[in-house]
Amino acid sequence: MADQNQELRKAGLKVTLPRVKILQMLEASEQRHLSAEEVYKQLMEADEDVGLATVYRVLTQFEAAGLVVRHNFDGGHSVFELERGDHHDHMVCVESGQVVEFHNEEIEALQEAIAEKHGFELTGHSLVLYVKPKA
Amino acid sequence: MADQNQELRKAGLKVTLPRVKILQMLEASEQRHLSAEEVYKQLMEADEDVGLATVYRVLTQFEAAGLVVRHNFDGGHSVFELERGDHHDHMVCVESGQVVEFHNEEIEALQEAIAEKHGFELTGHSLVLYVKPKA
DNA sequence: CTAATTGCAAAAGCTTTGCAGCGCA
DNA sequence: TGCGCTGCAAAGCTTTTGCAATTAG
Repeated sequence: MADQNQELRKAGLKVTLPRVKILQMLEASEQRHLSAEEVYKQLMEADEDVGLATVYRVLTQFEAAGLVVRHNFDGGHSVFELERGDHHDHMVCVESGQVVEFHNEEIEALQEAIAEKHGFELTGHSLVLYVKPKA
Repeated sequence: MADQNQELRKAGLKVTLPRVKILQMLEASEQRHLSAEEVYKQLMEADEDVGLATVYRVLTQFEAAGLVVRHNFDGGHSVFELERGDHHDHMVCVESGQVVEFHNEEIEALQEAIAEKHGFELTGHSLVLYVKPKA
């Protein structure tokens, strides 16, 4: 818990109840990928009185601070994931919504090479595989 | 032009003015990637009287019919691109917004392999490289 | 004490939908 | 002629913002 306060302070954010609660939620949640709405609902269930607007604001701040990564999977809403320092991409099952993480160095390297070849510098990427259970 | 009517009919869509106009727009546009709003604006400029709702409906139908591909780049809105049968991914310049297409067989193959390895079948993917001009 | 932060409600942006009228086949 | 299609306006969703009250340092 002190760690969290550290992280918040390091990010230049005041240690407030909503921020701590949200950070705890992200760390404790079974699902590593949560939408703002899901974070909000879980806070409500835990009887934490935090407004949805605050959830959005805090998640956006966390993103800017690098504590959290935002993904835009198909479906019109963002999902947030705690930054654990291990870069990875995602596989989303189109039937169950299940999210699987993976990392592949070859792909990473190829991306760099492709950007390079076109005269660009890679600043980021988004790779999502849409999959379904093997027949 | 007859080709377009063919395509529409083949997709089970009546050949109507708005649909033909939108299809022409997509074929004629310099930008291969257009948002619904952009399609709408260009239609207005061409003095074509088509409602924005219709643009959305038609693009969605085109997508279902496989005439068009929808992309969700960062930024909360979709962009549409005419399906030309050549699968490719995208590189978006974070400074200029410029979109560059590319295709890489190795990456495609790796994606298949990864999905496979996790017990899934690949149904689609989204790969976007965010880049900036090389320093 | 002072500036940052929060909650609420309202607003914004993109997209979809209901419905009456119009147009293609 | 008949059903599909369109336009308009209204509604829906996620996300953002204004503002007064609250809280951290």
